[in-house]
Amino acid sequence: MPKAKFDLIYKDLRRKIEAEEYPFQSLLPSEHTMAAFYGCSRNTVRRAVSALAAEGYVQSLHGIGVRVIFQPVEQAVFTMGTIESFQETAARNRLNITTDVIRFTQLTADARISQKYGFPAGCELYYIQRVRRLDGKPLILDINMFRKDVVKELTEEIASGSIYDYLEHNVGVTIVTSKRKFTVEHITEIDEKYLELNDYNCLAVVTSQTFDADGIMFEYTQSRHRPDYFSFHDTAVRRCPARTQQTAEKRVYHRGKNPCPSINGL
Amino acid sequence: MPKAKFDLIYKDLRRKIEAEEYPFQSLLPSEHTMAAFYGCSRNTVRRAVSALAAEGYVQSLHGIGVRVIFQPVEQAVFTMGTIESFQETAARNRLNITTDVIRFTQLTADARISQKYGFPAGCELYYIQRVRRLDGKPLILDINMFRKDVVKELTEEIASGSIYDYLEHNVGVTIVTSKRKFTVEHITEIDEKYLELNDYNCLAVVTSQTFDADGIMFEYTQSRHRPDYFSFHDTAVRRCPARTQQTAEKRVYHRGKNPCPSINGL
DNA sequence: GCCGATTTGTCCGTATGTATC
DNA sequence: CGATACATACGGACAAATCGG
Repeated sequence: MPKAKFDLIYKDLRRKIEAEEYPFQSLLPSEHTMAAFYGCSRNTVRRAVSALAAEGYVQSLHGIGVRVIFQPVEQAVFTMGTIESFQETAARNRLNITTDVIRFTQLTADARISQKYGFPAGCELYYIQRVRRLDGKPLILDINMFRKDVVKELTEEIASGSIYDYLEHNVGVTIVTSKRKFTVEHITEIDEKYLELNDYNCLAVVTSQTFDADGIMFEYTQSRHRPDYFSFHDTAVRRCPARTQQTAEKRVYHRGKNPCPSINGL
Repeated sequence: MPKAKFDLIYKDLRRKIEAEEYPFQSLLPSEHTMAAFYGCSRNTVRRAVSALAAEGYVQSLHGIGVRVIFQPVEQAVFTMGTIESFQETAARNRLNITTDVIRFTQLTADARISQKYGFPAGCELYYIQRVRRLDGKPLILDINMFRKDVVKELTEEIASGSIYDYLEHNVGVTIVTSKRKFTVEHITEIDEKYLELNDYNCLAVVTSQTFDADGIMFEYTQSRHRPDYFSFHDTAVRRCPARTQQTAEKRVYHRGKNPCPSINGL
């Protein structure tokens, strides 16, 4: 659990921004002011601010200040900006989810599997297929492969709940980094069998490789999402501060009460 | 252009990792060692390392070191980890791209547009539709809306090239933050007319809002991608250091020459 | 199990540079 | 020009985790 000072400041600022205590387009207090307020160094404030910037809450403007660019948005079901399990996502949105395990076997990585999924050859794996339902509706077909030497004992019962939860609390595996690839693919027979696809002939596919605290890739997962319940959000920041020519006329929003030209919702 | 010291170190390390001078699963030299090597403080090295970690090149392990988790991967056309225009992506992949402007008009934001896209009501906008081709094949249908008061004069000729390039070099607009949403949607008549969709009845849709250095949202874009040429990559890092119980037996890979169990390609 | 060396994590104070106004 | 604000960098201190003896 992070109880670091910068994290507390980050969370406090985020809360205030989400509560629109610092509204859209306003400037945060200066780093110096915040350092005094929180009783810390400017470095620590800066760290909190960069975390906010990385997640699209604010934008640092050289010589100006830190502008809030967060706008309350219609809550999508899947945010996916962080590593979050289906269970966690569902809980965060107060949804009623269930899981059907449709296949639970083991296999050994041969040359083809090793090549395709990145596990070492000869590696013992669990192979699991599950259907994730939300209020009964089948939304996701999950295909998981776990390294047996890392996740140890895994049962069908555990797979019917949250495998991640089990791994973190009972096995002591710590999920650290996850690499994901997002594509759109044609449906297969198994998709058609288990998901109610209506007239969609494609679905959203997220494949991910997950690494534990030892840097071992212990999981390969393919999540096949029904298009109508899928959305993925992202914030990108250009790594190239400025060179602000300010050719355009001034569009100024000062610290304090801003005019903030009636930007309706979004 | 960033010529900061941490950025040079970041780029040097990234190059060495991509060249597999620091191979998959090995540890980087310690931060202290690198600080001495690059003639800088440990903080500066740490900044470079965190940038690498954020992009999935390495993983910092408390008390151990910094492990390389980069594996050379089959090059997808669209990486999209950063803000990058179609032109830039194409150039990076040495591809021959062309653009057809199929619509170029202006409009004023009414209540509906304001509500739906987040522009202030009454705002003057350019509305542009373009087909992006790669070696002649139509891959993307772009629908752009730009705030006229920010981008000033825009012509069909400019739109047939890179609008971003024009904005950054001629108007002095600096693109800073971009929020994106990714979904899969049914095709429309216009998609069918301009893209060669074969038997796909869906496509990958990226909608984005782009902010300039003044925190003004000056662009709303919807990019409709042919599924077979689209892929999106992402790296997520869990903000929660460890609690490494190490229940599993030791899986140790030491600094220096590692055994590195034959992880074939990926 | 303990201790000490190594390594990363957090934080501070300060100095200097650069951009805005 | 000076005041303010963010950007970069340094050096140091201490904490926490790991690993070997």
